[in-house]
Amino acid sequence: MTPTTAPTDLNLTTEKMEKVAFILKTTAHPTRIAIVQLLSGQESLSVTDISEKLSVEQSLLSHHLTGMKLKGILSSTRDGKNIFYSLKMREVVDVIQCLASCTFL
Amino acid sequence: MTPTTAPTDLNLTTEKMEKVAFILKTTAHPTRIAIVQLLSGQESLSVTDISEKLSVEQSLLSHHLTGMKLKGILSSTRDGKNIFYSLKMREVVDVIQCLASCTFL
DNA sequence: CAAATGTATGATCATTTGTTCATGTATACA
DNA sequence: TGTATACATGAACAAATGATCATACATTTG
Repeated sequence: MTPTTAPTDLNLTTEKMEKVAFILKTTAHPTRIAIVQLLSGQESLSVTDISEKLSVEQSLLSHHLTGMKLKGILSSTRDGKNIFYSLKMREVVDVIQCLASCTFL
Repeated sequence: MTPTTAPTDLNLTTEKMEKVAFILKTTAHPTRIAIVQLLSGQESLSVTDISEKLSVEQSLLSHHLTGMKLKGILSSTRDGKNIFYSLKMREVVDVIQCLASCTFL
């Protein structure tokens, strides 16, 4: 009576599919992937740090960061004038890693 | 002199980030995730099969399928009047699986 | 408290994506 | 050969997303 589904089989409810889509959408942008990559190697970075390392203009970056935080991917804390962002949902690193390791990409 | 990066560290070129973003974007939609889920359990399915199982109208589904095929996620072969789609880039199953297993979703 | 620095926000516009509808094309079958 | 079935395609439009700019807010420092 054990289900004989292959290990890669998926069995998601509609709600879960929507949530997964939501996270994927939030991640699916080169700049945002770059942000995740940066933060995967550092505990946290200020907006200025990220802006400089990625050469992305402050305002645009802020929009990306705010969105990613809203959607639960990042978190932030203020320290003086700076706001430090860090990776909250580390699973997205694995997701990106997984795709990035595809030989055909 | 060995780099002391953690196992989850990412190190992608700009080009690779764009490709990953491209695939993520192509996957990031509830209907498309449902398609992947369906095809993760079946070798292949006709458009009508998928349309009925997902209750998605033919034309809209076709647009999704065509796009996913164009972007390399699906493949298709004709058999008589039917066209059978199957999963070409199976990695997307792992990607979805990974996120779906997040307890907080 | 004024000026400087770091970051967020809101309006606006361009682009992309999602949906629908009408129609086109391919195959099978009477 | 004509009709039905299965699927694709293209136009048109709505909605979501991305980028830019101007400006607002918070904190530190003089």
